[in-house]
Amino acid sequence: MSGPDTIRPKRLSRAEAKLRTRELLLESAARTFARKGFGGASVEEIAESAGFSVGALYSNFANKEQLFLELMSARATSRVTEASEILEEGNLGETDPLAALGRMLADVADLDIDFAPLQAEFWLYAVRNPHVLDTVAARMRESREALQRLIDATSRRAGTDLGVPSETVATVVFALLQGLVRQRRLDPGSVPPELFSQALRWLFTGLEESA
Amino acid sequence: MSGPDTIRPKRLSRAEAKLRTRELLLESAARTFARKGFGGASVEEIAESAGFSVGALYSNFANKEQLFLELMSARATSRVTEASEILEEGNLGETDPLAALGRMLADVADLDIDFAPLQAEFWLYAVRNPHVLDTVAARMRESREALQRLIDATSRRAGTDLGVPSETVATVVFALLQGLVRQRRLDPGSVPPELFSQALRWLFTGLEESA
DNA sequence: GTCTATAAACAGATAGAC
DNA sequence: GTCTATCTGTTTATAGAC
Repeated sequence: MSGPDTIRPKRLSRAEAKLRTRELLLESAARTFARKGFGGASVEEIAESAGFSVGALYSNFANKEQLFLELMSARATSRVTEASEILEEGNLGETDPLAALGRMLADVADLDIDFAPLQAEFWLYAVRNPHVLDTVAARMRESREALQRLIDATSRRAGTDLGVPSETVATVVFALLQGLVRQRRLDPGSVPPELFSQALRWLFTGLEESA
Repeated sequence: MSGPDTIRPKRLSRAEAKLRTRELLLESAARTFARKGFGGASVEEIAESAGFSVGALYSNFANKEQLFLELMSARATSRVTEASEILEEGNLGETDPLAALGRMLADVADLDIDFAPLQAEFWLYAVRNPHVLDTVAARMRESREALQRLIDATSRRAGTDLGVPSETVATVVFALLQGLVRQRRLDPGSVPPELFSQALRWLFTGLEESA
């Protein structure tokens, strides 16, 4: 009768091992789908890049599509939400939140090279497959809401009234930043890191003006 | 010795017929790549959707990739350039160019359902294949320049100084509009048609303010 | 739970008929 | 110049060994 791992807590239980396998496969899937696309990535490639065989993959996921969908649900927009939360908590009053947000986005564009392609792949899958469109749209809304909270907090602190629902503002800011990240990937010279915060500043100046 | 088609001008010469075949194949490729992606679209599907067989396709294009690249070169950004030119010529002083541009973009998002997915597919291909990145970036620059000319003309007419190079402004406007078009595809309710021109107005108000 | 081996379907690309 | 038939490699997915 082997009890719980009291002697060697490092050894993983079967359930933990399987969860870890899933985790590794999802990470590998993110990399591979980002670099090759849904159609271009093979399940064998994904499995081997994670250090497993196809069998292990199919023991954890029903098929290629379900693996993709699960990955999408897990991190469709997690990075943005994450970022917004960091800004929300970390910069309560100290530095310029717009500048911080801009810097961070430029970093995402440059350092997390799989992020934008993966987002694009998710978006494409959503617009091509009506039955998952609502799910992706909902995830996107979560990110937008995170951004919206940040905008609310910032304008409240500054004592300014934007004159329009912050939901609308968040939508525009979200679109702007996403567009700039993509353009920077294509032609870094045309989108210097400062442009992110600069563009935001123009937008908010205009908003306050028209309030 | 058969001379030129003097009797029945409707009959196409072999060269014309081949050109027409290429044209039809490219159109079909645009539809199919937009709906299924590069990896998901099969050459057979593309050929048959155009009313031809695979043989005809391979007689006109070296392979699937070259077909895709040729399509990309042909219309990577033609729609935007087109649109800018229409606005540039058509609205010399009459209506609000910002409102017209916004309306048009909303229409593109709603009516030309293959446009945005195809753009996304091109972008993905470019960031995944370094050897075509410069080509796509160059095409994108052409569109940006068209937009820039429109902005220049508009601000000149209005007698305002933007305070920043119009190249920079065009980059930001371009990113903003692209982001809104994509977001509208995902969740039309969050991006009403008026938002396109409204967002542009905020941006330009802020720009003029900071000049 | 994961691996190896394999089945079954499909893709891209070519050759020869017309 | 286009079509039909086919070759070849690769893909997804499964079955059975460990």
